[in-house]
Amino acid sequence: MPAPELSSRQLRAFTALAEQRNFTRAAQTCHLSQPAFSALIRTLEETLGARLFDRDTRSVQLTPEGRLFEPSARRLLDDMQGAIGDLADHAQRRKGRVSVAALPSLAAGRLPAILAEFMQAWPGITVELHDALSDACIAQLRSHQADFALAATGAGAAAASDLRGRKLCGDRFHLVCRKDHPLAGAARLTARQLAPWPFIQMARNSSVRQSLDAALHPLRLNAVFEVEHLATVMGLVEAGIGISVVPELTLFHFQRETLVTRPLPLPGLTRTIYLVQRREGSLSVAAQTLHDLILERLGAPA
Amino acid sequence: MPAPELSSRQLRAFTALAEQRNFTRAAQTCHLSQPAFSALIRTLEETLGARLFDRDTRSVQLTPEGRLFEPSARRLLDDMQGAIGDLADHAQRRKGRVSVAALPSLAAGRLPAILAEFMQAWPGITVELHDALSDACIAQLRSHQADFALAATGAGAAAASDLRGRKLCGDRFHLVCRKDHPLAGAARLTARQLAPWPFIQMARNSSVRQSLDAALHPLRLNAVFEVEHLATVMGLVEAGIGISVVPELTLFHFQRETLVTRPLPLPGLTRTIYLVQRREGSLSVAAQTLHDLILERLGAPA
DNA sequence: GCGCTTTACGCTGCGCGTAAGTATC
DNA sequence: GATACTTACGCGCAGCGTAAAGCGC
Repeated sequence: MPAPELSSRQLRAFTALAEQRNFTRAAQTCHLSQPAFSALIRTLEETLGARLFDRDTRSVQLTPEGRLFEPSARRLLDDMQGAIGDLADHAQRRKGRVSVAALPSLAAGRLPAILAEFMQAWPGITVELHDALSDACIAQLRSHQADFALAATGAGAAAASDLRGRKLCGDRFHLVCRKDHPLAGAARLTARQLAPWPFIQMARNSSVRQSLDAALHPLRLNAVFEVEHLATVMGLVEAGIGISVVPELTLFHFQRETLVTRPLPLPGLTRTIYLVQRREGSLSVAAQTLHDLILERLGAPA
Repeated sequence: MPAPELSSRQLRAFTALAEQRNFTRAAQTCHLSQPAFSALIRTLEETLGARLFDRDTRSVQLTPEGRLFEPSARRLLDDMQGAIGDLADHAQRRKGRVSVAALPSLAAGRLPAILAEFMQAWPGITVELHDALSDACIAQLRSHQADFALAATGAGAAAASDLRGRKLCGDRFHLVCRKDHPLAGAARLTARQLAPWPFIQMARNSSVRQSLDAALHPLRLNAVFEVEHLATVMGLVEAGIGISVVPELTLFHFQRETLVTRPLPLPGLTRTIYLVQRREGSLSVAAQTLHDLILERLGAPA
């Protein structure tokens, strides 16, 4: 035999009749006319090659083979219901999991409020957040540890053939220095003005540093420190050790009485934030929903 | 939603496409035209309320939701196949179980050859044999420990409303005595002739005894022993302690040099063997097959 | 332009409901 | 004769195949 066909309707009809032991009532349960229901049972019996019910006009009951089949039928129906239900839960966002990789600045700055909103809207969906530098974000995306990533163009990955990035927003750089620093009150700020001052750099693999290097090249800064974290930058600046230049999205680190932040309106001195995903393979419903929410909340209309 | 429909065809189409990742090939696998196959997948996706495949013209692959559904679909198909296969095995007698309750005389005498034949023909079917007196046979039948029973009419159960018995064969009684006993050579045998001699009785609850009592009533025998087993009767008779009268089917106990067995052509002195089953509920395929074989091998055309 | 999926469309037949038939109590 | 399953029958629509049309490379 090539392949026995079996449908959930037949299974439901079978269990209904096994319970009711009466064609007329079981037919009503299945919303069928009694003859149609009868035919359904007959077809099932023919398909399975076994008589499942003994029916003399007065009584209907399972044959030994029918009794054998009954638990299987019920389990099949339950499993079907389970599989369908589970899928529906995911499709309707009652269940799910999203994993986002994001730059530390976004992960600490603007993402939390968005994630909170998302989690409140879809409480059944588990959200995972990986805060990592751009390269690590992209790596996690490639290795399927993240569904999508919020990273800077510096990674150079947006153009890679296996990934697909869309611009989320630009992120202009600001000078940060102490309130008592001469640049805090300077009339106009230019790149040349910054160069002499002791400068706190970020590590070379940070997108902040990469954007900065690219924009200021070939200008050389007077780097006195090279650190990993923006919080450290803040501490060093606050201590009067130097100045720094950081993107707008990181300014929350520097909102202090003792410090001043000033936009640097230099052409090209902008970091671009990308929303990156794998080119092959769509996002899960849950991931797509968070993706769209982030796009809506962070996306620049430009 | 009232009840999501799902058929094995849809599940097979789904797994085929998940494997092949190509509509055209998957359609061939399912013996469908490609557009028909396409529609089948679309219907499935609509039924489940979730997109299962990403298809741009160049490539087809599972969505995250599709990947979620895939193991469920495979398991459902396997379970279906298993349930159908198991049922078919029973219907085609590759598997099964029959339980027969039979009188000791039949269980030891004529049944074994029939059971051997049955077991050889259907090696996958397990046979259970309960040798018990008529009453116990009927009790096992009622309690579903036996599928059917070979018992004597003496149980009075053949007429019971919950049982259905059909006559299998009559079983005429024979005198058994030592070769040197006067009756061994008597010209004609009558009931009265037997009465004086020391007589070995079977227990009152045996069908042999019940048939005998009923046929000879009101004649009183000279009972000297009342034992449970025919083998004991044989021993006692062989020892010269007495004579006895037993049904033909038990004569294999008495086929000995020292003994003589003689038909007793007395009217009414016949035990009837019935093939009894429950009135409600049919026999399993396996049980019906053995039932029919027994009927064929033991049944009297009369 | 080629390969693959989707849409269009006519057709067959499965499966439905209504109504008549049959068997059992 | 009442009840409940089966058979008969006409009909609509789901689902098929063929053919034509998008759509990415």
